[in-house]
Amino acid sequence: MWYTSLWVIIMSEKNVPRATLQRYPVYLKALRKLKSSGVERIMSKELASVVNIEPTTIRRDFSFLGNLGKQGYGYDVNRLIEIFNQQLGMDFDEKIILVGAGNMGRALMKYNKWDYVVGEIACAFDVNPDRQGVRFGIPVYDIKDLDELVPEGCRIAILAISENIQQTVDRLIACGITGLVDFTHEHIQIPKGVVLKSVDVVSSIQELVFETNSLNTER
Amino acid sequence: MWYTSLWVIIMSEKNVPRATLQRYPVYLKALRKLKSSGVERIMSKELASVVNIEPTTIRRDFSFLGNLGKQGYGYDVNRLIEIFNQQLGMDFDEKIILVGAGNMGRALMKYNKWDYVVGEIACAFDVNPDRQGVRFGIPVYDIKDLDELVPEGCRIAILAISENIQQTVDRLIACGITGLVDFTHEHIQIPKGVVLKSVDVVSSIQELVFETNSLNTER
DNA sequence: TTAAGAAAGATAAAATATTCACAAATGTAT
DNA sequence: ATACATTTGTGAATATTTTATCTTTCTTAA
Repeated sequence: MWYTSLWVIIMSEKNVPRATLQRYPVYLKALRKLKSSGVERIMSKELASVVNIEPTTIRRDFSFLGNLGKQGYGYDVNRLIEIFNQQLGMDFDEKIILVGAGNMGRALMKYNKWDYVVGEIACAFDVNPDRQGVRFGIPVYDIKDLDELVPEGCRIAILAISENIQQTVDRLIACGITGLVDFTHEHIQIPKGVVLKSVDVVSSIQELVFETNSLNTER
Repeated sequence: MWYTSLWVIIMSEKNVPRATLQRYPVYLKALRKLKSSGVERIMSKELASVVNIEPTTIRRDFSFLGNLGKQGYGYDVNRLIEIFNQQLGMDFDEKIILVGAGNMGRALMKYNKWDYVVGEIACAFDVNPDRQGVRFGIPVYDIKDLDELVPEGCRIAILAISENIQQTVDRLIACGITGLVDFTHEHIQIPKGVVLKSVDVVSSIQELVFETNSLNTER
């Protein structure tokens, strides 16, 4: 696909800082919100006040993706969204698997805001037979068949189980998974080459308390 | 409480880097896992291989909390966990409110691994009368009564709603909330002094694809 | 009790990331 | 058509964070 190769070229030549990569989803979210409220054009300074990131940081972040703006004018919101969608994976069409169809898993399957993400949940897995079958249009298989039923070329798994966590992770990695979104509250060990994104409420609250308190004492 | 004031002293004097704050929950998780598998003593080098963080970074991170280790010996796992529990809020006993008792909200209420976190969900709120009442031992109130029913001294709210998001956030902040854990997929605007932690699957997957791809092209 | 080995803690150096400040480019008004 | 106001994009300067290296302290075993 055309965009995919363009992207690879941009990424490998310019070497985008990790910190920047982590801000891209923030920009995309904010831009979508702006668009929906009728904003068609935006300046880095304005956007800055929306996302709480310095204008110059924004401009530099954007610059890694090309000359997206126009001097004396700003950025075209639609164009930015288009670019970000491409860059952030719209055209990658990833097959994502969900491991664990309990409360959290179901919440994820039902949350139908997946229209602007990298790809879709292709299928899910669970140990519990009661949870197997088709849920919210997504087939839920027995986890023992994981190895056979992981879709061809699937790289990303969402982890929403509460038992045999490390063991399951090891199996997933053996199946070729290289990216994990982890909803678990436990520590997971991964080899080099695999990327883990933890979205743990507990850790988030801990960070929150920490930062809130530092803010209070420092300022 | 004694530890609380100690903490404030340490924090305000040494000015812990933000990056370090974000690693603390990672350490705590890993240490708990190590403890449960019988490890009583650990060296920075060993821990490094568990959490994928350089030993020297670990030592520096720990040093902000005092001289926790012993030269020539390492760190006592129990002691570390104790310190981290204190530092990460065990003794703060925060009252947390949950806003939104839908699929995600219920998943959060049911996940009963809250024993080692900062505090507990004191109560929840939802617009839908069907969801009100007591769920998993937690009272769920009508969201219109938010202003009256937010517990005294409550600073942290978990956001798991899908409508009227910004509006609700504004109300929460008016009620004195200074920390938000956000499960929403939308962009939220917050004033200075409020801390927002986004735990969005969509953004996580986007970051994941990005990082996975950079790894592939770079190395 | 003492010396050797080992690992933490501190300091210095390197790598990353952010911000400043200005040149180049564009739109807009006259 | 021209000049002015404005805002991007970027090289250079700062600030922050991480890593390497050295020093100190502690354990351990003879």
